[in-house]
Amino acid sequence: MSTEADPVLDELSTLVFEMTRRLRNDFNVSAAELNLPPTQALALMCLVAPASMRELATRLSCEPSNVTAIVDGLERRGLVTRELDPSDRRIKQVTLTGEGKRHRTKLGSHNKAKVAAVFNLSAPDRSQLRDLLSRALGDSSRSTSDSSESRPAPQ
Amino acid sequence: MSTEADPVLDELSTLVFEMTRRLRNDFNVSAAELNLPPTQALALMCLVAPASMRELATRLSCEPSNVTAIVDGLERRGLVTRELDPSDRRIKQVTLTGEGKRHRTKLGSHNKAKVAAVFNLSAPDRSQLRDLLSRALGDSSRSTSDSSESRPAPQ
DNA sequence: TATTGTTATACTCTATAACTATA
DNA sequence: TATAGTTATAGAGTATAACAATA
Repeated sequence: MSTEADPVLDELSTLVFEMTRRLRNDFNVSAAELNLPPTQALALMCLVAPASMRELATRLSCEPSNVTAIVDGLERRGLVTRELDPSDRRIKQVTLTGEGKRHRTKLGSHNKAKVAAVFNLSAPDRSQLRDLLSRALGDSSRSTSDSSESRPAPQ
Repeated sequence: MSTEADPVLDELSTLVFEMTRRLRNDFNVSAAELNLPPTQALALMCLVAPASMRELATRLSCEPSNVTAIVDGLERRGLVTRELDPSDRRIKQVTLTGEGKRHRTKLGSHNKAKVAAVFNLSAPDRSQLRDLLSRALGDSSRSTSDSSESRPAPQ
């Protein structure tokens, strides 16, 4: 699906998409190994520190309305608790249980080897790759961060 | 959502995910500028050369059943034609019309500047980034390419 | 009046299974 | 019988809008 000029840009896009495809697929496999749906596994990884429902939505980059079902699932599995904040009883603090922490650690270690395999490079090369990616993204100071992405009607 | 050890791997994952997020969002914006839904725009880019429905499904990495609606949309917009292959009348050849070619070119050029902004590096740095990514992926010779990704029931 | 969380709902994307028409 | 394309359908993911409880 290349356009025409600047083949390097096309290659870069393809390579980055392919990396993401592998990383996401590997993560989903790791999640399945713990019998967790991807979204719940993702939320688990976001809960290093406790968070309100809204804060968790921010960490997951999704709407707060969607967090309810995700946390429902984690709660049913006994991996998190939902506790009312005494100082503001509108807020629910979502916190990992002991079992939740164990699951989170397992998920992380299950996935680590797979991530290392995707970035199959020497330590210096990995650092250089990180620096290049970081510079590319960091220096771009773009406004595209907002995802106000108008969709046309599917004709 | 970092685990614990090897912070470079965590950073690499984060950076790659962020790049993909921007690339995809930019592409969708480019598609919207031409009043095209993302999937139709993606199919348009895949049709440099004509393809059967099944071949197009392969290029899009999706099931053939989903291609029908995508090509329906492109056909309604007058961007592609569906023609029976005379030598095997089961097969339908999907081909860009003149307008389809113009749309495809426009889409590519609309998106090119955005891609360049995401990979905001000098030409040598871009080449080096491509080499590193390519080596990381290419040398990994992994079996993860199959996406037989078992999903647990969402409890 | 504003905010947190929830519910109901809708839309996109993608997968599976059953069907048809050709081979 | 096998294959190309289609249809119907279902599920995951994510978005918006309306609502109750609390501030």
